[in-house]
Amino acid sequence: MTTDTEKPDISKTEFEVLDALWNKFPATASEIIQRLNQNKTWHEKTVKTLLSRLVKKQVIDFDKQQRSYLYFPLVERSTYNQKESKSLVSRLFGGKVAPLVAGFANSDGLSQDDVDELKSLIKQWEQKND
Amino acid sequence: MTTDTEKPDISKTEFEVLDALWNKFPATASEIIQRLNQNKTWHEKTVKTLLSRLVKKQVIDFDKQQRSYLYFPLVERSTYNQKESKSLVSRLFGGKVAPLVAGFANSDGLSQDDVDELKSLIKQWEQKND
DNA sequence: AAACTTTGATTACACATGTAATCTTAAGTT
DNA sequence: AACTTAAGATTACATGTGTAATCAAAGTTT
Repeated sequence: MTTDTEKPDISKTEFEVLDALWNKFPATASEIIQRLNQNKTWHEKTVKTLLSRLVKKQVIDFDKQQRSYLYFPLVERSTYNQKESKSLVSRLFGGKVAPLVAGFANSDGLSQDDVDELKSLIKQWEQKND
Repeated sequence: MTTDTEKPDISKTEFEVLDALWNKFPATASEIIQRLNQNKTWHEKTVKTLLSRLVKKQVIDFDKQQRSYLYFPLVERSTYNQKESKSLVSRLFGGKVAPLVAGFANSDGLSQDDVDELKSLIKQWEQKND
């Protein structure tokens, strides 16, 4: 039995396709291609390749709809975001999120809205953990 | 004249080498290899290759010291961290840092220290931008 | 039914990346 | 001076990634 503890990375371009799918699913390849081509110009074949690779990596899957496929994600956006954030914060900031926010606070990055949201988050956190 | 607007990415393994160098520089290849091998086991040749690639990408450089080289970074850790953070927050959270912090707030991630630091950051920010 | 079209599957191909081994040359040893 | 090391340079090679083109089959059109 192959324990298969390997989790292949999602590449940059693959991510863009996945992102388009997350926006609304299930979706056919053509739909996804249309969404993507509002921003960038990828050849139809390129997107199809990326979809196949995502399927092979078990990041997305599809149901057979007549001729074409209906794709849907197997990974939730929030889960993915969570893991990526954690990973970056751990690699770059020793696991502490505050230094990342500090970076935004200097060099521009923080808006009044951000600050309001952060304050509200903190309030909630303190309610819970206290 | 080639305007050379290309900035090659720093790969995962290259980053680990750069990280070791940032910890104390200038440093010889042997020193860097020693630092890295406290955590992982990379062949000496592998690390040398990664150092060469970082030099070629103009991420680090060296001064010739007798036989061996003294390497030093050309990019500051804080600058790198800044860019990577911005990039991730923009790709995953539409450029807003609060949702990232929210992710930490749910699913474990936030410590009392983090919260204290965040509050202090916010206080400072409000002092400035008000 | 024959031809055309559209969909996914398969193949392609250059450059990047992970992981070294081999080559060359200067420096230290005997 | 000849021999052995050790440092960086060059080469290697499988797998991943970006970016498609070609192939095969099912559906649509005339």
